[in-house]
Amino acid sequence: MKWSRNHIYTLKEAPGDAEIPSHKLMVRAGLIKKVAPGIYTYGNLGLRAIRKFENILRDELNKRGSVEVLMPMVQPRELWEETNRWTEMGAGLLKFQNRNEHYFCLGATHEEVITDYVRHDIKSYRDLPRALYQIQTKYRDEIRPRFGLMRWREFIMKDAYSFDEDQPAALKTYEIFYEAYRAIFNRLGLDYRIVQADAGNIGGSQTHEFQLLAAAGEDALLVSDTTDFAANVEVCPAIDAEPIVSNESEKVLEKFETLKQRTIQDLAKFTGVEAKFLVKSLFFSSNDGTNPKDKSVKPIAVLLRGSDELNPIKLKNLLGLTNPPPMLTDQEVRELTGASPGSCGPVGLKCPIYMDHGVQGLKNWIVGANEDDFHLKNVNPGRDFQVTKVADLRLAREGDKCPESNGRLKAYRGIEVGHVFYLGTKYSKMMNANYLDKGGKSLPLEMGCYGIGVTRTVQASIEQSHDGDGIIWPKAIAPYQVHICLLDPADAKVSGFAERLYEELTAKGFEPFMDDRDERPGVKFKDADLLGFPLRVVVGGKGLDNNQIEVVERRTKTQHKVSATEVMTTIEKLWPQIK
RNA sequence: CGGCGCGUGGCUCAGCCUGGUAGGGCACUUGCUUGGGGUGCAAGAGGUCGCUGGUUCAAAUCCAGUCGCGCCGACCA
Repeated sequence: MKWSRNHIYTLKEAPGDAEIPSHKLMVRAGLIKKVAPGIYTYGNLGLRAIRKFENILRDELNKRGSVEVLMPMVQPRELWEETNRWTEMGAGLLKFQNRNEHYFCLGATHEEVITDYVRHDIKSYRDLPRALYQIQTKYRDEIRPRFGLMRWREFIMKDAYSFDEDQPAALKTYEIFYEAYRAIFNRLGLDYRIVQADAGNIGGSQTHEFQLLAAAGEDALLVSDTTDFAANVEVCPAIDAEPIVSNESEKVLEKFETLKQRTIQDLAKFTGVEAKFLVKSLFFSSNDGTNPKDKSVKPIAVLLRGSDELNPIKLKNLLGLTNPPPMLTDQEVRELTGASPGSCGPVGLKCPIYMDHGVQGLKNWIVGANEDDFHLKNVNPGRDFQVTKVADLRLAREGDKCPESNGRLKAYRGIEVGHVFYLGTKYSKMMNANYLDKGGKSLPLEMGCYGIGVTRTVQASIEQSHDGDGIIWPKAIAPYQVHICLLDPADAKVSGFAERLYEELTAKGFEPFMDDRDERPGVKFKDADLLGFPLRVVVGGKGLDNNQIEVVERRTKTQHKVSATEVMTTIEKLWPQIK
């Protein structure tokens, strides 16, 4: 490809709304251009990187027995109603009507369509196992698309779905995808972690996320410093590295005035007791809005140590809800407890009380008295109130104990680029996707689903692999491989050499890119750094006259000055070593 | 939906407070110049200052409304 024939317009300045490096670089290098919030046109270079990544996906999936299909983007309401997700997915589904006033939505995910597809065909255990995938544009009507965090409305995703006879077989398929994903991300040569995660409203039980590490990442991860344990903070077990166990004996309950002490920090200062020894009370409605007809507020209280934060996902899972429960409003708290938030506590409450396991070791607590500006001291569960259930409810954090060893957890930020789920029979049961086993018994299909954000992975790659001058493409997805800076395009001798090199590279299977524009050398060097293809060859009059051609590695900026006849062999020698 | 902020040539921004001829830089066109890390000079083309209404002799500027966008939050496979 020659620059003069391509449609590439680099920018010296990044758009005003770009915050993170990958966003700035993608726009500056002309990889993408915004059409509307969260919706982009991919330029030739961006598309080539996407296509290369897609082909890696195809390669790794095809050789493990998955089969590529393509499902529609526009999907009828009826399918989504079978799984209740027409309403459950809420406004995230972009819904509309056609001319006959039939409702449709744009595909945000394809469990419904794929299940519908196979239920008509798979009738027997003889048809199993089966794994189908597609690479396709998804549309999710995100409340707030964030380029900074790579939350697009329209994006390309590879989604795969598996169908098996029973759980052991399904988990075996899960392993195959897990390994395929590992192979895929290894081919990018990037730093990633596989972490335990929450299944979200897609259902299912076993799930892992593939996270590319990057400071701008949206997800907080905790990784063991001794084992390969890693988890999204959403589901990471919270275990104190040094548990607090009080051996005080229970003292007499007392009420005391705490005028205007509303926050835990205030209270810690006022009482001289550290926040980690105080107990705070939070209030939620266990009606998470899943059933729109149920407008009632069913309050619950949650007790945590003052220094800890609630993990809403753990609470959601404990209560068996679809969504994290909403906090009660100040007014609702007052109706429940008789006091404002800040003066509330568990004693005398009529609602269920859930307690984080970190609170267990404390004795003679200080908690709100359910009376404004008063607290109680020497409160003890069992004696002064009843605990409904003790559970791990707090957010894990750096320094907590590793659940699998005596090591500690370390915090990272990650960009979720892949996700594997074991779904079980949730969708097959709801949609009557059954097969007959050997004994002629009708059973629901065991399903798994497996996603990789294609466009997100490309952006995350740049986020992890760039420097002050521009992009450093991982070799596996670089839009082009060898960037020829033709410094004197008007000089027949120089351009002749560049042309021959270009032809020879092409003949040997490389993907060369030639900057043949009538631009000054400085401009070409700056643009070559920005575009970030793995190798650069500088071909100019001076170099040819001295028989010194420069071959530069983009990642390390290492220069190799070689004679004209050695250029090709130098490229061939360097290429395998490049990441 | 709540909080904050921004809408001025293709891009990036100034001007607004204190109303009076619409500007700089990048990019683009032409000429000369330069030619191995974003040359220099000169001459150009390109904008109903988001939109609507109001105040005023006069509005990019002040007021009201409206639309759009961005950030934070809630939400999110």
